[in-house]
Amino acid sequence: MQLSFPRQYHLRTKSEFKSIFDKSNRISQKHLLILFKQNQKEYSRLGVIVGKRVAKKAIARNRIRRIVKESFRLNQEKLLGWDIIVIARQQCDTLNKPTLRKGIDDLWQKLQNQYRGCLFQ
RNA sequence: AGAGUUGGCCGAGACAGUCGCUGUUUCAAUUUUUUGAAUCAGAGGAAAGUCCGGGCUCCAUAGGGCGAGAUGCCAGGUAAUGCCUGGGAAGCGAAAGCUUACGGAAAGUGCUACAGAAAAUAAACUACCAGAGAGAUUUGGCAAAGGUGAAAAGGUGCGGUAAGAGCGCACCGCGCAGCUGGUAACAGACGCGGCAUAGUAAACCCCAUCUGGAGCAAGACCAAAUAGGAGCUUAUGGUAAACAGCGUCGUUAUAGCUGGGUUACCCAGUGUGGCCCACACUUAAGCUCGGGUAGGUUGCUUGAGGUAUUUGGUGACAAAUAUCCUAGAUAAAUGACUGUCCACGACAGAACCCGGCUUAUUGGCUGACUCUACCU
Repeated sequence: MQLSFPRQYHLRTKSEFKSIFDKSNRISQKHLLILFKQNQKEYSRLGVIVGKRVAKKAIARNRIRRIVKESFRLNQEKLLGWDIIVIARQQCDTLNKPTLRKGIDDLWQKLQNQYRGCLFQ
């Protein structure tokens, strides 16, 4: 399977985000929070939110966003059929790259374990 | 060699491989449009702060005034500037060089703590000198000496005097007039005046010059659903009259029923309003129209552009010729992993585009100049 992450796999419009915010399940960590919802599609879609309160400098926000996207790209075969929003929490920018990466990977694992049943219904 | 001054350039460190993202071009498939393959391109010197100046877009605008803000030695450069270049003045440094919010204090108002007699309309505390008085003291002259302060009504010297004083003279400073040099700011020498306006305008203020407002979420185009708007068509309350049809033909009276919606009358609510009058509006369905939300397209990158050479200019810069095309995302692309090398990687991410300023920063390369020491 190809591990690509083209434009259609992104969550893009305001209404898409809003529908997930309105009714979704959540898993949280100290530094990250994910909201997710089934989407009746053969692929998953991802949106990343890194607010200015989390990291003041644009380059730090970009760094977090890229690490999350890269992790999603490599793990997407485990996560078919979900719309997911990842929200960075405060002091997320203090983490170095490997720990942040590990944190996200753990979240994917949790999501998979918790809702494995739903996928096969 | 050391110490120092001042310009310029480079800067996701470089190379290779694997996976991934955005766009251009070409080819193939596909109804649009999307997909696939190949190819090329893909953050900065500050992209930052948003502090100035322009372009561009929309709105406003006859002309002028008031107000507000900015700028403030002179000349030049520029699309323009509060920027840059050259020059002047003042200050700092041994020098190279650096710094300067550098118009006006005799238009007016205010402020000048503490100290001091006095901080500016009449200057005078201690002194000094003269007169009066036995004396305490008092009247007058004077601004040299004292002390205070950031600053005390020109400075130094000589003359002069009762004591003194620009009172007089010389030099310095200051002011004024013409002259010379300079485009000018300004400088220079000379002459005259006879000392007058203490400082503060990043205090109000005055003078001169400049400034319309908002910004790419500007603006332009396409445009679903829902609600609302405009127009057209159709349907739509009650009573009476007239009309048409049906119907009855018995008591032969024009009774009753139906239809169209022609005419007249009646009925309620809402809005404007304190109330009356008055005026306007009113229900349903369909079609059409324009505005417009979500969403999409555009603006969007060829430009006061870069590079090289020549010419003009002290320089900022300008002109000519040749040549190059170098990000265009939009919940927002430029990343991850592995290996090798070294200087061991700082500050930091385009969002309409340029010119500046300011701030952040690991380092590297390089030009020019000054001083000190030594050698030749």
